Amino acid sequence: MANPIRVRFAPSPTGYLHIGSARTALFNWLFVRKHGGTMILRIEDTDKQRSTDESTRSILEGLEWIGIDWDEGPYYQSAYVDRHRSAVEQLVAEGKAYRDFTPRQATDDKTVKADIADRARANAGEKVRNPYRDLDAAESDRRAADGEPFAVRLKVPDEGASTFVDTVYGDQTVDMKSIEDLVLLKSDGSPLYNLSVVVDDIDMRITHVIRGRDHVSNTHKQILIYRALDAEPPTFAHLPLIFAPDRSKLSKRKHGPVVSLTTYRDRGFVPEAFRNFIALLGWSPGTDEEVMSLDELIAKFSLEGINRADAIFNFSDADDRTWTDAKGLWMNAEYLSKALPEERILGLVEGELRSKELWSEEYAANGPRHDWYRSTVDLLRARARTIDDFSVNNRAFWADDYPIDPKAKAKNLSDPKTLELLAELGRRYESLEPFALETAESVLRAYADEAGVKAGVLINGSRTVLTGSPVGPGIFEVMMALGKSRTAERLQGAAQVTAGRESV
RNA sequence: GCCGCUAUAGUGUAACUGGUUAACACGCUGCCCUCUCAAGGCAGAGAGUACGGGUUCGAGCCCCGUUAGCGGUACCA
Repeated sequence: MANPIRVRFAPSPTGYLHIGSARTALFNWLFVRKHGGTMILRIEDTDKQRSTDESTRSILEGLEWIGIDWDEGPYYQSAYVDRHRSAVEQLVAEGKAYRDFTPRQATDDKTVKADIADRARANAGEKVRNPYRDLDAAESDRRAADGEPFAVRLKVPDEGASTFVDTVYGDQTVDMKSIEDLVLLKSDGSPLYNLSVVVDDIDMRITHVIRGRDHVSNTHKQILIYRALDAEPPTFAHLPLIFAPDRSKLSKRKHGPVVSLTTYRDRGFVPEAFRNFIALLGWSPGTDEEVMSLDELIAKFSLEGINRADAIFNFSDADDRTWTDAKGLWMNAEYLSKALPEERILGLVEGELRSKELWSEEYAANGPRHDWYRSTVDLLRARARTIDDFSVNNRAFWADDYPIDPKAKAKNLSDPKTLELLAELGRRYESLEPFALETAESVLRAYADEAGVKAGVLINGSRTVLTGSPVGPGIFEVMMALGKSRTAERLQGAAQVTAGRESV
């Protein structure tokens, strides 16, 4: 028999997949992959106003990018509204829910919070009893049959308390008095979130609900619905939230693309690294380990290791170097430079080069320059922070039309004499045999002596001419990667190479 | 307003059933290497655990209160 554990990730398609949802999905996934069981994807698209196919696509893409798959679905919640409605009818028939004929009041999205507080203050904290709660069943049926519009509410007990054990937060108790008779079905006949979720979770035989802690108060209501439906509630585990540096909720409107997963894909993040990074937002294996492979994450993951305090996703839009959380950037660099197996990074760089039209089939696994490609990637990966570093900062390794950093030029090539020296160095390299790490270095140093300049002048000048950049790997390694002819040519043409090619 | 949750360096997290000087990582600063660096190596600063009480030989861990932040309180999801 199959493992009975069944979890679901249930995003609503009202925007792209953001960091918080991605982490929720990841935790569900790690949990089910660790214990065995079934991962279900359910798109909660009942809000027709805000749901879009584009959002659904973007969410699926995001999940795929970060390596989360699912065993069932995607199911679309809107397909089950009939089920939701019939569950409500059943509850009404059983007297567990009732029709509320109070005329619908228009709600304004912008002022709901204030309205709620005002109404609560007016009621002085007392639960107001709905006048239709005890309406005679026959009369209720008659008025409904007459076509009078109504909403359906659940009969919440007047006395007692609602209690459940949250795997992360422990015992959760709330007085029934603080839960009002929640609406199950709107007067236009559409079911409400709490009802739909419960019916679907029952039908899909969900055993563990892992979601953000903004749902804890919903959980009390949902458990009441489970009970009313004679179903056993699943195990609940709520997750701390992820905030922006100002402790506000991460949102597209306020924080822009930094919260979207696709941004990370498009800006050169390695999915393994990003996944590793967000796994650590609110969870820890209890040890010092941070860089963990997928298998390690699965092996070490546990709901008990989840921290209860909300986490801050620490980015700053003021500085481009910290456009996203510095630790995420570090994690990515860690994967690019060390953690990724060679085959994987070769593939990632290939994708990057292809997208910039810098790829050559000669670099392919069976191509003549595959060894060169491999050693070049190996040389460059130590300094890479994002995948596009390979094509942007290191364009000179793949093409001849690389830009020259103006600051590097000003610093290393301001003296016209240097350009002449570099040209001569290029000529000497042209006839150098063999062109190797040691010989290239000794030729350069000897020539520096001869010319009466410090070796650093030729070294830094060479780096600027050869790569256009003020920084990079050891210069002789760069020369070996470029090869004799390209090195010699670029140096000989130092003046032309660096003329009018300043980048910003 | 009411209900609930949380509180350990700037950030992410540790600290076994209360037990040395509160640890690790990112970030920051400095030094070293050296041909440069956003690479590598080393070192350092930075919290006395939100605040106030209490229990205890001993409290970041337990209890009470306060404060702050957050979540919820909808015919939103």
